[in-house]
Parts: sequence; C-alpha cells; structure tokens
Amino acid sequence: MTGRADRMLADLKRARLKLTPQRIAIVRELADDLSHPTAHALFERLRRAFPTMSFATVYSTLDVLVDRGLTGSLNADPSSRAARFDPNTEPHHHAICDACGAVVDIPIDAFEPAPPAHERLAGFRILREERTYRGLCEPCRGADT
Amino acid sequence: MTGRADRMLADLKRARLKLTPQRIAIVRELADDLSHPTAHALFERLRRAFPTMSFATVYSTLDVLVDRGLTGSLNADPSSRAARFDPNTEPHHHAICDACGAVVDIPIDAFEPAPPAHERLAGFRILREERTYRGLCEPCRGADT
DNA sequence: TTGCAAGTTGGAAACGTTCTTACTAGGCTT
DNA sequence: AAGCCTAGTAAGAACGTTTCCAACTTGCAA
Repeated sequence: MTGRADRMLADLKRARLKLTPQRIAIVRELADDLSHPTAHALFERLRRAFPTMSFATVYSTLDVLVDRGLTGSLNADPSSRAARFDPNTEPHHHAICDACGAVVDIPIDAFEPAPPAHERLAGFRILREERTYRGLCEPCRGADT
Repeated sequence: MTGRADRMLADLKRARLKLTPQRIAIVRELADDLSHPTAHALFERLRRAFPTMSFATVYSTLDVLVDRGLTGSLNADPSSRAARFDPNTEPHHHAICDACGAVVDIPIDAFEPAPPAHERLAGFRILREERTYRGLCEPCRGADT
C-alpha cells in the first residue's frame, strides 16, 4: 500500500514545500520500509533511479520529515553511530537485537497501557518516553529457547 | 566520597589491568561525576593534570570500564552524537532535557517496580530495557509550571 | 510564462571515534 | 632490587556519519 507515502507527500504539499522528483522518491522509499533504514541505506537504493542524487538531498528531506513529525529517528546502535529513520508515527517502542542489530517496532500497549507523560520527576516535566528493549530477535535465537 | 573510584580501581586491579596514572585519573574524574560527561569533556578536564594525555587513552579506559560493567554509556542526544558515560551502575533510567541537554538519573522504581526483562515479544527474547524520558528540567522550566 | 525562493549537487569540512605505529612503563618473577 | 614482557600511552592519521557551502537548477505561484 502506498497510503503512507501519499499522506506524507500531501503533508509536504500542504506546507508549501516543493515536491521534487528526488523528494518524492525519498518519501516513497522510506514510507513503507519498516526496517528502520539509515540515510546511507536509503541513498544506496535511491542512487539506482537517481544517479546524481547527493547525500545532502537525502539528509535534507529526512530532516524535513522528522521536523514535521512524519518520521521518527533513533540512535539504535552504540557501535554503528548512524541514525535510523522510522516512518511509523504511531506511538511505539523499539526492540533491538544484540546480535544482528535489527530494529523491530513494539506497539505501545504490548506491556503497559499508558506512559507516564506529563508527569513530574526529579524536578523534570516529562513530555514523552522512549523505550528500547534489547535482546535477541527470533532468527538470532536460532534453535535456542 | 571516593568510594566509587576506589571500587572501580580495585576491580581493574582484580582483572590484572595496569593502574597507570592516566587510568587512575580518568577513573577518579568519572567516578563521582553524575552529569554523564562526554569523552571530550573528561579529556578537557584531564588535560590540565596530564598535558600529554591523548584521546585514545581516554577512550580506551572508558571502553574497559564499559566492558567490565563499571560504567554505562548512552547516546543522549540526536543533535550531538557524542556518547555520554555514566558511572552509576545501579539500575536506572534517564531523563533528558529538551532545552539544555542535561541528563538526570531516574531510580528504576520511581514509576514501576520491575522492567519486563526476560520476556518475549514479537519473537524477541528481551534481556534488558532502557528508558529515556524527555522533557524540561527544573532550571529550563524557569518560572513556568 | 516568468521570476524567485526553495531545492539540488558535489565537494569540502566538521565531528566523534577508532586505528596505527612506535615508544613507555606497570608489575609479575626471580 | 632488577629485568622482562606485555599492556598501555601518545600523536596523529584515518574512518564513518553528518552538515555546510557556493553555484546551479527547478517547482510552482502569480
């Protein structure tokens, strides 16, 4: 389904941002990709269709998407410092595999119904919560338990 | 109190790692620093006492501390990609200020008693959990609510 | 159709971190 | 107390990721 891409593009249009061929391609490439790709990964894929596409364009479009709340970004891995991008705008957490680095979305209500948003703690006014679960994904557990 | 530094150094000694003046200084500098300093921040402070100290030494000692579980590391900020180091080895979460970037430790039981460790979810075997609360710290809230 | 602000390009630069090579010294052994 | 071996250090080069820059191009409003 291309619904998510179309919705993202419509939002950009609404904001009077130009729908260049590069932007459209970047949005379409990311919109239905649930693997939390890096900017580099997107760039490599897009290069096939746009041999002249530059990194700056990929980053600038991703910036726009993140700023407008159409895409999330996360620092999944302490070893590879690359940011990963996430077109899923539903509230959710992430599970990251220690072995292969895969990132999987976790619906927010899988464990607990409500995050303690808008509360106070240690003098903080808490506005949102990010959870990262670390462990082993199904393939990496192998024949194990 | 120097208790934490001494404990960390004792652990290094137990592991038959050399207690060089540089290492001792790095450990002492980090041990009671609750501000979650970057490698760069530690380096700057240590340079006063050790003008010849190199980044490699700071990083290598921090690596040792992290590997031995004596120190945590976290990627607090999407804007500044620098890793931050945390001598607090008690289970805890973090609250990060959107305005100034300050990182504050949150005792693990402030909200909920037990993380859902060792459970399964989406095919994952979850081994641990990291939570980051984002919002505004007391000084940055200013005269606000 | 035109004008111009916004977007793209390619490369340089910035940033944090890791690696390399040669030198140094902690601390076990005796 | 001395020597030896290995782990550790210094300095800077290299690396991967991201941002910046200046010049050129183009979407799209009027």
